[in-house]
Amino acid sequence: MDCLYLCGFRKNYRLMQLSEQERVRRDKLASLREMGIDPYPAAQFDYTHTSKQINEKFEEGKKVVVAGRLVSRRIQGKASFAELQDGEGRIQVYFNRDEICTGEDKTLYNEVYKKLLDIGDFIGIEGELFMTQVGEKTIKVLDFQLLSKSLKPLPFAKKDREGKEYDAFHDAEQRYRQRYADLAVNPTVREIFKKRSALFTAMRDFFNAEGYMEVETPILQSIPGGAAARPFITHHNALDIPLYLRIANELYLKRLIVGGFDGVYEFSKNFRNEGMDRTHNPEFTAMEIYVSYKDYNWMMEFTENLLEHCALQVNGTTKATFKEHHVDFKAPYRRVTMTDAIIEYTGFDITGKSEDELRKAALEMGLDVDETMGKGKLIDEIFGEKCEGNFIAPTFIIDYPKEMSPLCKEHRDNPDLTERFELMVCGKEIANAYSELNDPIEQRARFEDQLKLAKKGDDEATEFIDYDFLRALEYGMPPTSGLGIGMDRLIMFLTDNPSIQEVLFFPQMRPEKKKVELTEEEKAVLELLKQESPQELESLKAKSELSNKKWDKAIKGLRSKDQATVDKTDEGLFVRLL
RNA sequence: GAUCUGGUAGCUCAGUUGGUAGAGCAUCUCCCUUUUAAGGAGAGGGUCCUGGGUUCGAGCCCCAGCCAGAUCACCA
Repeated sequence: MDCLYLCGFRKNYRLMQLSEQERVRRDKLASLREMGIDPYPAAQFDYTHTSKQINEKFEEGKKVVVAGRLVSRRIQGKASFAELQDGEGRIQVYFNRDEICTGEDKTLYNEVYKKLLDIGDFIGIEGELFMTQVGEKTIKVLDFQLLSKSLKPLPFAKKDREGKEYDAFHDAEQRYRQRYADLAVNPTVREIFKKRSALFTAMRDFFNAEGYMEVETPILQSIPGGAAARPFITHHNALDIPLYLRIANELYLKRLIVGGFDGVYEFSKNFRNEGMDRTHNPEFTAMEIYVSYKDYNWMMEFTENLLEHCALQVNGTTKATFKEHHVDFKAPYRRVTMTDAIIEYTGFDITGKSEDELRKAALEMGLDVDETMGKGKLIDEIFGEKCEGNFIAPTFIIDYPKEMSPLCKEHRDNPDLTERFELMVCGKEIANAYSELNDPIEQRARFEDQLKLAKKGDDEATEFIDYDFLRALEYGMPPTSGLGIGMDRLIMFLTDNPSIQEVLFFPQMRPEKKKVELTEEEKAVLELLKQESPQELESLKAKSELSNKKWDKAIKGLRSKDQATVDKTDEGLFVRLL
């Protein structure tokens, strides 16, 4: 940390507007130091038990050492009950003055515990287990130590016997902006992220058991490929070239298949410079896996087995609830061709239809389509509007139109289609897979088609051709099937969260507006004061040339920010620099 | 991007036709030996999101803006 940063920090600290409670805690901090107690000791603290271990294996009279955050207190004279929260839960602790202070000096209880500790402080406790008269597992404190002082009050909720919460910290904006506080006070939020982690572990285990290898590929790419999306652009100074944050990792994983690996997968942080809403964050996590000598039929079976395994590992059951829907991830899943899906929900058969016929049908369905849309896009529009939302139970939609899928192999039985499937759950796509296109000539032609579409104004078409990827294909890629899964979406389904922000630790937010440290008027007055201090109030006001109202506001502002003060003496009012 | 809803104490929220800013919890002081959302009594605590306007007077009405949430559109 450099000096400039520190200086800036100190300045902010002086200007900080502290609430009464924050000032009280800083005063307590000073008192602790005066007593020779280090509020932020460096030494490790060796605890012997976690709250969970004690709650699960309770033995009356057992000696334990625990550490955690003080989350509630009930003080009654010489005795007090409190709760300690650690990474795994909470445990009640009992402070008794005469147990802690066996001699004459009762300072440790009366002063340190009762007056100088606060809810939110981290403490370490040595004690023994006992059961209270009301049957609560409790640690009788024999000695305790402050491990870290908390200077800002955490909004802990209270829960009554029926489990009803009081004063719960649930303002979404505050929770996302201050996720640390959200996590500290809302145990259900911690559970979501434990499940998220369990999902990644479950997937890794599943792939590793098959012998597939986890890999890493570039995030900074000179050609953002593998998907149709607007990228974030940045610049590399030494090379003096633009670089893009990846929108997908697909083309790099296929290069690795060319290189001879049988199966590779990556949890890929992708970045897309598009709108944000309940289901889209600018950065999100996709899992992509590529397996050689397989096709999309094999991949469907693999996918349903994978998801069954993941659901079971994360929730202990294959059944999941999402909003009003109940779904079961138990394999196998229904498979419906896109053609049949459209017949099912519109009665219209797209087979063999021309572009004009499709457009006419779409218009008759009341869809918003225009002349720039090709066959693929028209079909996608019909499916998206009329069918997609109806697939609640996990369902594979298979055989997509060719135009939509420039990286996918043509269907073995129908040249208008591709060997592609998407997995729909609760009316949303959570997985996408192909028999990968490995014909380099065909791939080049498809890229060129995309380029034409892009030039025609189709903003979904890819406007870059990755010639290095084509070169890789020319060396030969074995038949391969690839699968992509939206990890954020999947964990939303597995934890019944309709908002992506709930399953990301730090969802993107518009930056908090920095409060102006000093207004222009305040700065001007401060400058005058720096030339001479103290100054007679009226003359300073005259020099500042401010109106009554503005002067009043400026001087009050400076006083509240501890920059200046007004002294009343026998000779009059004087403004003094602090 | 459009529409709607919201922004008041550390937290959760009230706030009457526009008339001195409220509650519960938390905090502080005093009293209190095993309680469990809540022991008793008292006290302190506010940029009512920001900036304009109307008005004798604005938390409230009007205008503009900021931030968030929801719905829709766009986008995977």
